[in-house]
Amino acid sequence: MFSRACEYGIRSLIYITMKSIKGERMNLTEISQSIDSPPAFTAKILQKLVKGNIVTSIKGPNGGFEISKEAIERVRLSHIVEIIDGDSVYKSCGIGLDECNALRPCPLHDRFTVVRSELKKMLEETTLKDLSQRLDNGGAFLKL
Amino acid sequence: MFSRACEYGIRSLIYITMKSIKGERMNLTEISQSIDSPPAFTAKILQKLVKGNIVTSIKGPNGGFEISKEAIERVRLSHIVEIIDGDSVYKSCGIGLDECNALRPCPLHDRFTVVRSELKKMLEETTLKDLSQRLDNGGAFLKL
DNA sequence: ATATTAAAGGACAAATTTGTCTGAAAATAT
DNA sequence: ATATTTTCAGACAAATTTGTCCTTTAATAT
Repeated sequence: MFSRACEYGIRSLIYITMKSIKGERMNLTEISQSIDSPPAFTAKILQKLVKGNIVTSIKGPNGGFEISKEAIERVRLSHIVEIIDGDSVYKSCGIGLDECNALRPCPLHDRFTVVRSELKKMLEETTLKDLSQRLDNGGAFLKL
Repeated sequence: MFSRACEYGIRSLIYITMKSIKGERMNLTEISQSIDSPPAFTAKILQKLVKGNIVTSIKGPNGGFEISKEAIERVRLSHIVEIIDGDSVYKSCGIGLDECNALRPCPLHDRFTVVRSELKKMLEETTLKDLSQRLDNGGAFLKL
């Protein structure tokens, strides 16, 4: 569904959010250990998220990544997915036709559009706050 | 969403179905020209679909691929996707966690499951007959 | 029987995605 | 000022997916 990079990105952000709520920062080592991902690859993804104004990074001792209270409520999964995977999730045809659209639909178009708009809606409605709250109140987990 | 191989597979099958309804066969050259795909790669995909009992292949002059009336009504997109892409679409966690399940869900689990079961339902309900009918009655298109 | 047609199968090649390494830049602490 | 810590940036490497090529197998037509 999403690329591996995107999965790492979302998981990283959930942890950074948890820490930021407590007023703490998280560095690359902590992040990649928490989400069990390759550090250097994760660094690349975080760089994209910094450029995309999702997280801020601080260099030097006690540096790391943090996310503002404002961003925790503002940022939706749709933003993260778009930064990392682009907009293909939203616009591409289910069977890979470039010219497929509502006026000239492929045979799967109508049914596929229904499902995809459900996905789109879910991604646009889900904030980092939503996800971190689930972890916080014990309703969800990220590690075994 | 689906792999390129899977997209080619579905598109191939729609054409083969259209032909088979008319009692005609379609060979690899015709198929790959129709769906604008690399012939040799498409051949690999068709071999999988033959092994998966979706289409039958006939060698020699006037050979090619055909699909039985029975299969046209029986085969669903879910079968095709499973043969080519495996079952990852159905069972994998939205953010890539192996251990994620209803008892120990990731923070996205509940929302993701809703969307994915919509997708699953759509794939299980859509037959090759459904798709070919849309082409036949002019309600849909596969080529420009 | 032989030549021809078309799928099957396997080895190889290109492209993309995933992942690594090394050094530079920036911030802090001493 | 210097050493240390941490992110940033770019080149490189491995793995996966996509795509190609060539030989074999099977069926048909002559």
